[in-house]
Amino acid sequence: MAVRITWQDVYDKIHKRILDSSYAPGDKLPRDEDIAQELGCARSTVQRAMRELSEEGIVERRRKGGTHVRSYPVTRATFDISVTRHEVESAGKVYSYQLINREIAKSPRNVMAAFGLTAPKDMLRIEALHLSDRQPYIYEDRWVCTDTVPEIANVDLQCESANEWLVLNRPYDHADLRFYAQNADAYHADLLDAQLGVALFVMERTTWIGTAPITTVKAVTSPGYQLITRT
Amino acid sequence: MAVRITWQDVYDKIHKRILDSSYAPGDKLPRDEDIAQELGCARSTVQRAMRELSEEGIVERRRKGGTHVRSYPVTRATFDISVTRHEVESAGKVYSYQLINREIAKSPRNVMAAFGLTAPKDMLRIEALHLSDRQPYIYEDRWVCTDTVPEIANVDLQCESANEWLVLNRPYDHADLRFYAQNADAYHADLLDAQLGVALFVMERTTWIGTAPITTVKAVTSPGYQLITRT
DNA sequence: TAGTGGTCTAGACCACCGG
DNA sequence: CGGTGGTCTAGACCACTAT
Repeated sequence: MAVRITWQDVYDKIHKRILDSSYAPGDKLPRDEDIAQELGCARSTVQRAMRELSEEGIVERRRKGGTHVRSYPVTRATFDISVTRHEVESAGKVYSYQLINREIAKSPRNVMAAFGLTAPKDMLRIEALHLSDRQPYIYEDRWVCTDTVPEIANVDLQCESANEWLVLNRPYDHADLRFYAQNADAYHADLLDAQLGVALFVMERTTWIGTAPITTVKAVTSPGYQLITRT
Repeated sequence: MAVRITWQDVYDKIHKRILDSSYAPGDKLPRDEDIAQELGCARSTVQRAMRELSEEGIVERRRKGGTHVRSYPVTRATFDISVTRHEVESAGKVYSYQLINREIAKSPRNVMAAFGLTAPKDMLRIEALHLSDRQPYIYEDRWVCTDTVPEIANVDLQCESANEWLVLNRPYDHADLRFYAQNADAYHADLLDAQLGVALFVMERTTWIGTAPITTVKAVTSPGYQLITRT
């Protein structure tokens, strides 16, 4: 009996043809049905392989239009942002945490913008420092929407970081992410034990549940921080 | 006759139960078979939904172990890096390009590191500036492995950027990506029309075909550049 | 070793959209 | 409107791994 073809076999064969330019950018691939027949498998197996290629941004598929190699390939990369404690610990370091400030305050303009608000609002602001092997690692400036998350008022943020509490207790729908570079001002330089003006890598994240905003956080990393990923 | 259940229906139902904490972090979900029966669909439909949840990092699945809500949720984000010309044009700006330098040179240490080389090697180095509406946008410092891509020697890089030529003519297998912040030195400040010392967002990318290195590029963005994505 | 998820099949119908 | 991809089903077998 014939060998059993897996969807990964199909994936590899088609991918190889793209890599060696048998199918070049913009080219149209045969219909799933024909590929299935050629390779001797069911159409759904081809479907499975093609979905993978499609999700990776290698081909584009359209009903009736067929499958095409992307005219302008993209590098599609995925990365995970986890709880900072985990990030530190999985690097084999000792994690610690300091609460710097906790207050109720009117949301400033940048926070209003992140949440799409038109007027300032009382929110819970939390500033904290994450440390790796006792060295400053990430300073986080967080605003929590107390309308959406009233329970956070009762959490002891001295021992449990807002980062972790929220992740465990407040699942979110979707998030907006933003990465950029920023010069250390006096405040950040002091907290992160960095030189004034040094370039710092910043990650901003705003999370929502449905249309209700949960929290927005600006994570300022210490000098030398890199975000690394592989496709 | 009963309503036809789609995998997205299943996805939504399960996701909702996770969002409202019916299933909390660490909890075990019923077997696919049971969910299929409960919702009145085939097991493969549940499979399809569960794979999605799994790929998004919301649940973890293991044979025999079953399906669990992740104990420590992660934010899994995806972003595309496309040809710089496209990035500029899809922002509604006018793209232009300047070749700054083109030379054969021994790979410096950082390039050796990116490629995993132990000894320096002659490679093609290309420096170029991408502009958006005539303003400096990204400076790219690229090293091309001429062993893997000999044809690039014959390409006129005055009119076609190496970025674009490589993407169209040299498909790659996988890529390493690296993001960080860096202070503008005199050279970058001059090219990008930026102030000395200002924080710049940098993207490094190294691509491979199998085990053969293709190119490594350091893209230094102009001040204010942000990488934005949404989950 | 038994239980669970992963995959393949063959066939059917549907949804979208290009010619 | 017809061709193509997207999905569902029911059943079977396989692969991994927790117990």
